[in-house]
Amino acid sequence: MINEKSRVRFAPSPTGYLHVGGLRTALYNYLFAKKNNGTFILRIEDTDRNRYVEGAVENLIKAINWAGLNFDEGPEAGGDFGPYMQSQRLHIYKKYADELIAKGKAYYCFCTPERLKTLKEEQEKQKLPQAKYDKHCLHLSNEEVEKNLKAGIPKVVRLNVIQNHTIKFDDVIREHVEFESNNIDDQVLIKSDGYPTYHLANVVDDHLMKITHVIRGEEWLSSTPKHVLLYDAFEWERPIFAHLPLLLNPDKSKLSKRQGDVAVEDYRDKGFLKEALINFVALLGWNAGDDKEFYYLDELINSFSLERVNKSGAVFDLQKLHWLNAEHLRKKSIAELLEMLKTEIQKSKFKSQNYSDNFLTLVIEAMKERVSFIKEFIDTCPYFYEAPTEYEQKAVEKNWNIETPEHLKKLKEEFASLNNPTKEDFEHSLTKVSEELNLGKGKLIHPLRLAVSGQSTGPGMFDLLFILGKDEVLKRIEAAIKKISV
RNA sequence: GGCGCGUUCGUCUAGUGGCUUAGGACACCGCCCUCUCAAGGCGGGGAUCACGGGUUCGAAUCCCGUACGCGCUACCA
Repeated sequence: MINEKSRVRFAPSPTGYLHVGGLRTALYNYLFAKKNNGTFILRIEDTDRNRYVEGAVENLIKAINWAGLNFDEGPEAGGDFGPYMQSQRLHIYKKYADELIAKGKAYYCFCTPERLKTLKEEQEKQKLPQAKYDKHCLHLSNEEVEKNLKAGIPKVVRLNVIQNHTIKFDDVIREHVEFESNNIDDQVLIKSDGYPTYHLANVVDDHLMKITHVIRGEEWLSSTPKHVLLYDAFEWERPIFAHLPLLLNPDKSKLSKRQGDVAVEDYRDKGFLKEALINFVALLGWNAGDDKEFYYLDELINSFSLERVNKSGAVFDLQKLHWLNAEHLRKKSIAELLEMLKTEIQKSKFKSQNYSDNFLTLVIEAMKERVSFIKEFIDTCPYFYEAPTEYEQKAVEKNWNIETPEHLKKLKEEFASLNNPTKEDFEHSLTKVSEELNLGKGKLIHPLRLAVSGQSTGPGMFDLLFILGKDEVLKRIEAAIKKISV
C-alpha cells in the first residue's frame, strides 16, 4: 500500500436513477480521490438480471456529471482494468470461484429452493438464533459432485465459512469491528444463472482494479465480514474500509422514495443548483471542524478527510438545502444568472416574448436578494413580464381608499411630464406630489406599487418604475384606476 | 428473534477529561434598517449532552449495563 496511489470507486447498481445517498457516497469517494491525487472509478454492479433497467447506466452517468463529478476510469472514461460492467466480467468471477473451490474455501451446492425454504422454516420453528444454510452439500463426495455437474443439475457456489472464528477488521469511521463466524451464513457466491453475487464480484473487482479504499454506505457493514473472509481465502491484501453513515428520512428510517424526493434528477428538475446539492450533501455526515457552511466543490476537496466523517445517520433536511440554494444563487455573477434566466423563460409562458439582455439584467439585479430559485425570477415577479390582470385583494383593502384614484392621477401627470426618467427622476416626482398633497411618501408608494405590479411586495419602488419604463407605468396606473374599486 | 452500528437544541453539527453557565448553522421569534418584501445587522427561546451505574479532585468526553433508533439477516445490491 505504501507509495501506491489511492484508487477508489463508486459502484452503484443501475436502478434507473441516482439516489441522493448514492450521490453523497460518490462525492466522498471523489473528494477523497482528488484530495489524495488518486483515481476515481465508476463500476456498474449489474449482476442482478431481474433488476435490469433500460438506460439506467446512461442516466446515472449523466446525473453524476451534472453534479460536477467526473470519473477517471469507468464505462465511458475507459481505463486499464475494464470492462467496468460486472455483467461483462462473468468469466473472471467464474475463474476465481473455481480457485476457491479448489482451495476448499467454497463448494458447489445443488440444494433446491424448496429444500432451502423448508430448512429455513424448520430452523425458525426451532427458534434457532440464526437461520443458516446447513452445509449439506459441503459433505457431498467428489463423485457425487461430478455426477451432479455432468447431469446438469442447477447449482450455486457457496462460501465455506469456517466455524468458531472471530472475524476482525478495522474501519476508518467505525474503528474496530468484530463478528463471530458462527453468525455468518455460507453465502452464495455464484448464482444458478452463472452470475456472481455482490459479495464475490465486489471483492474480486476491488482487488483486480487495485482499489485501496472501499468507501460505501453503512448498509454494507454487516456483510463486510464475508468480504474479509474472501480476501483472506484468496490471500489478498484487504483494502481500507470506510462505512458512511446513512441518509435518513425525517422519521429516521433509511432515506426512501416513499417519503419524498430521492433522485438527484428530482432535485435538478426542481431547480436546485448542483453547487447547493453538493454543498448540502457533503455536510450530511462530514464537517471540517470549523463553522464554515458554504463550500464550493474545490474547497471541499481541500478540506475533506475520511477521519472527520461522522458515525451517526443524518436526516435529509430540505430547509437547509433551500437556504444553501439561495446562498449559491446569490453568489452567481449577473452574466451566469442571465443565461439561466433566459433558458428558464424558454420554459415559461413568456417564451415567445423577446426580452433584451439589458432588461433582464435589471430584473436580476432588482430580484437577486429576494429569490431562492431561478424560476422565482419569473414566478414571484410576473409583473416584469406582463401587466397585472388582478390585484392582491388584501392590499387593496389596506392601501386603496376613495382618494387613491385622485392621487394616482396626479402622480401620473407628474410622471408624464418626465423625459426619459431615471430612477431618481421618478423619486423626485413622487416626492413632489407627496408634498403637494401633504401626504407621507408611503401613502403614495403602496397604492402605486399595487397599481403597477398587482402585488404588495417586491423590489424598491423606483427600481420597479425605472425597469418598467415611463410608458408602461402610465398605462398601468390608468388601468388600475379603472379596474380597482373600493 | 439473531448479529452489527449508532444516540449533543426540531434538524445538520462543534466538542477527544478542567478553557463549557455545552459553541455554530438552518428553522422559529423579536428589534434595527426601510416604501413593501427580501438581504444584512443585533438579540431571544430552544440540548438536565438517551438513561443508570462506575473511574476521577473533576466527564458530553473514559469503562460497564440498560433503553431506544437504525441497518443487515436473499441464488438484491
